Amino acid sequence: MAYPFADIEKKWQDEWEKRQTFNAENDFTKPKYYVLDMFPYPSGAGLHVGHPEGYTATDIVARYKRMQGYNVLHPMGWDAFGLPAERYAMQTGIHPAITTKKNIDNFRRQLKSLGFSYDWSREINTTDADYYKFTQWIFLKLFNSYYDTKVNKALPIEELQIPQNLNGKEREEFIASHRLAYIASMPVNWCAELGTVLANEEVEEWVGKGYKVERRPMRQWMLRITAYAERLLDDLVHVDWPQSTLELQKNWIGRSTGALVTFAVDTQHAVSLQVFTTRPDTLYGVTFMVLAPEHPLVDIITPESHKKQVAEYREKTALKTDLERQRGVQHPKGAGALPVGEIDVNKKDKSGVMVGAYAIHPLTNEKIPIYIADYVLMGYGTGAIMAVPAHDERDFAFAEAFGIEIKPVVETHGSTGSPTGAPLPRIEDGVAVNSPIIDGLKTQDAKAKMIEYLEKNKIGERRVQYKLRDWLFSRQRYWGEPVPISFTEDGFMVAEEEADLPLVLPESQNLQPSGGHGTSGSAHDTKTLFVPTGTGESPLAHLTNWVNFSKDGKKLSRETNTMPQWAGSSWYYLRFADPHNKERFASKESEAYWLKDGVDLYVGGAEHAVLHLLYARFWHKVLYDLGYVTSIEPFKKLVHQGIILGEDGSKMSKSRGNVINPDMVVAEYGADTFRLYEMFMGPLEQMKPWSSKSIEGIYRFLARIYRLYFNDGKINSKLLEKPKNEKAVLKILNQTIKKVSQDIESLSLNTAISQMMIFVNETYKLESIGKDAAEKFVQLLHPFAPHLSEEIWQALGYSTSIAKSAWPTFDPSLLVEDEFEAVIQINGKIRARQSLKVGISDADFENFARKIDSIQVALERKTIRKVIVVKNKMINFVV
RNA sequence: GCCGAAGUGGUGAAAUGGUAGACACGCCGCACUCAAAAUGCGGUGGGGGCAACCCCAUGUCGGUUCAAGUCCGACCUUCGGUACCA
Repeated sequence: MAYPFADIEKKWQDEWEKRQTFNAENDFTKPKYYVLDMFPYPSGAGLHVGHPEGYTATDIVARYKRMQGYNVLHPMGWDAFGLPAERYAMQTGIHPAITTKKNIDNFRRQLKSLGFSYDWSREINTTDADYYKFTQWIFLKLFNSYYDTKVNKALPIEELQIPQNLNGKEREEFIASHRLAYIASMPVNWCAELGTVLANEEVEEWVGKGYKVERRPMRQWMLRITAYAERLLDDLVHVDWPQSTLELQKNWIGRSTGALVTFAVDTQHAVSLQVFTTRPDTLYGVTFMVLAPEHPLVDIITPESHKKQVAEYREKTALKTDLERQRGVQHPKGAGALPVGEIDVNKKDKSGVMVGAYAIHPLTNEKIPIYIADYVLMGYGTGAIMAVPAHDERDFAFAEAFGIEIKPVVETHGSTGSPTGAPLPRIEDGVAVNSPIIDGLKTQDAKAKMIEYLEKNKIGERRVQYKLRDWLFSRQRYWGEPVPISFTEDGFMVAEEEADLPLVLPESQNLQPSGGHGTSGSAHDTKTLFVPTGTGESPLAHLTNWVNFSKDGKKLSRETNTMPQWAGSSWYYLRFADPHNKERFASKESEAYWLKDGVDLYVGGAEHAVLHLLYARFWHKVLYDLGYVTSIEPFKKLVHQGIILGEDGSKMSKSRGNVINPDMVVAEYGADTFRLYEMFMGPLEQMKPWSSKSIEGIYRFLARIYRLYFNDGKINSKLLEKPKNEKAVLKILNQTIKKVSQDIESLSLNTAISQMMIFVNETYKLESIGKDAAEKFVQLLHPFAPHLSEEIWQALGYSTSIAKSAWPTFDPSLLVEDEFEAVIQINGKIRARQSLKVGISDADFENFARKIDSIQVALERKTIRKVIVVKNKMINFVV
């Protein structure tokens, strides 16, 4: 008989909702456990099977911890700002708020149908004004703070030391240039069709979908995340995260140590050139200098004779996209572009031109030619390099192409101690040669000595450089948080008063960006509301009544860019601590309680390994510096669930037709089966394919449990009778309690389920296990299959929820066996097995083993050199 | 190229350095049934033997150890990330 999952699940979902079973308590004296899912973007497609994977794992942990007596915070919310809803609005004319609400309702329904024990009273939505009031508040905190490098933390902007001699405008500019939120003209990824700027990491996604993205300098809000580079890197030692994610963050931050070296430039202008190098020990090997084409010094140092070719080269570079630039489409000898996918740094074609000026080598006073080349990026270091072709493959390739001298200054030595004469470029460490100051020193020592020399002679200094760039924080969109800043007519910035927040996103039916400068009604827009103007502003710019206003007799106009989707998700975990607080993002007490040591367990996709997690850590640290949060890191333990593939082993996609819809699975097998199956598929972190056969097996397992406990809809009294073999029951029960508890702690949920299967198989054989064991097993099952376990619990006579019962504990003394199967090995090969009493002495074990016929025979005429006994396990004769 | 993770039956997968393949899917058999489904019970890595048993087997090749899927070295493959970052 099939078990009536549909009735059971509906019944208990209604019950939980009615009783508000899973609301976190406001008792701050209990030990807390905060287990969080990465909240979803509520897309129109609804939940896919990947969502419930992580959500089930956290739900199991949440229910387990509650039963262990923890006050558990397990909330859910919606990351609901974002481009898809806005694009849908542009196509259909339906306001994003309406689409978003509809999608959220659908997501909520789906999540509830899976029986997750969220505290729905704490549900949040990033698009609610009550929520984004505090997103804006945090933005103002960033705007009104600066990073003080002396105390190494953010401080209120009022504490910034401002030079006395600055007048009003200069003073404002000085302050503005120190704020953690600032405006800069940045070359950005501009997509005309979308009418917006994209983050670097978003470019590929949209290019892949057929959109054109170009580089364009535009006025943008930036957040000074680079000020936190060092702490974002160093504090990774405090978190319990997957190794791969730690590495990704480290690489993204990209710390490297080296030196800043100053080269004088040999022109009539008194200018000098600063370069960053990680190899100061190769300073004597410098044979040319390279500036990024955009480097501001180029204008000053280029003599009239070279102006034309420099201008031409700069123009060519500006037209190249980043991708083209990285792939080296041009070659001085006229070779064409390399096909994508065959890029090799060594062979990457190098282009560039001489600027006609020379630098002076700070140690040898030699004249060194200066080039501009697009392989040097303005955005990293100083935008200029000292080129050492003998020991850098890029400089080597450039020198070869341009016929520049190559001067080896590092020698590598083989095991014999003689020079290996390794081919150039020689990247690896070695010993300095042809370098008077440091000759004979190993690379590491040579670097140190050189830096020391540079500092003493004021021609350079030690320097730590990061790859991390500041966070481009503005988007030319409607459906995002308005930036709470206005501008006076003479260009001063005026921040919204905190008391006046939220700055509400105005109603608008006109969502067409004012910036789309491409053709109207492009391939992607079926419904164009008006012809764009091409200014690159957000749709908010059209709402002149909202943009222009007066305050204290001053005419002001609002910022029309909105915040990126990352904004709302960078602090939502804090809001869950106190989601209805109107005065503060969360009360001091609730923050200190729920966020003590951060979120205890955070589960979500590895695709957020860098950006979301880095941005959230950054905001958290700013709030920490300003005294608003008590922990230095937001997420203590992090786990990524693996991707669930389609049945054919490839990624689920509509086009492949291999998408599994959770609603269908729940309808066919029920939520408990769905939950259990997703956990049984394999290790949580691992990528794994869906199998419609295997889910049948899980369904059978639950049906088997149902039949074990129920007989014609009534409790199976035979099961609850006193067992014939009480010892066997206690043993398997205690084993199961131990294994399931340990496995939940380590998130090995697949093996926890295996153990429960073993228990059920055993119980079928035993027929009766007694009421106590029957109850305890259902409790173990509860985090995994909450509906069925509630149903059984009620049938066992309880009127309170099993979720509120106390997690069973095991008695280690009942796990001790009296006998074990002894393994007898000769030279590590198994020759016999025998059942023996636990606790047998090593000597008795050996004597016993020697008497076994096959062993006796095998040991005849052999010298026993050694006998190894592993207590209560095995013996090994070495002959 | 660089960084990271992983390679175990027909399949998903288990294994504190100590009996490789738990648990499940699939398959085979038995019981129930007129029959089937469902259910219950049993078998199932490969090769050999009537049998007790024996040999082989955790990507490849070496090493450490009484003992290696597990530790070390080199290599191969797959997946994820990243890529002119000086």
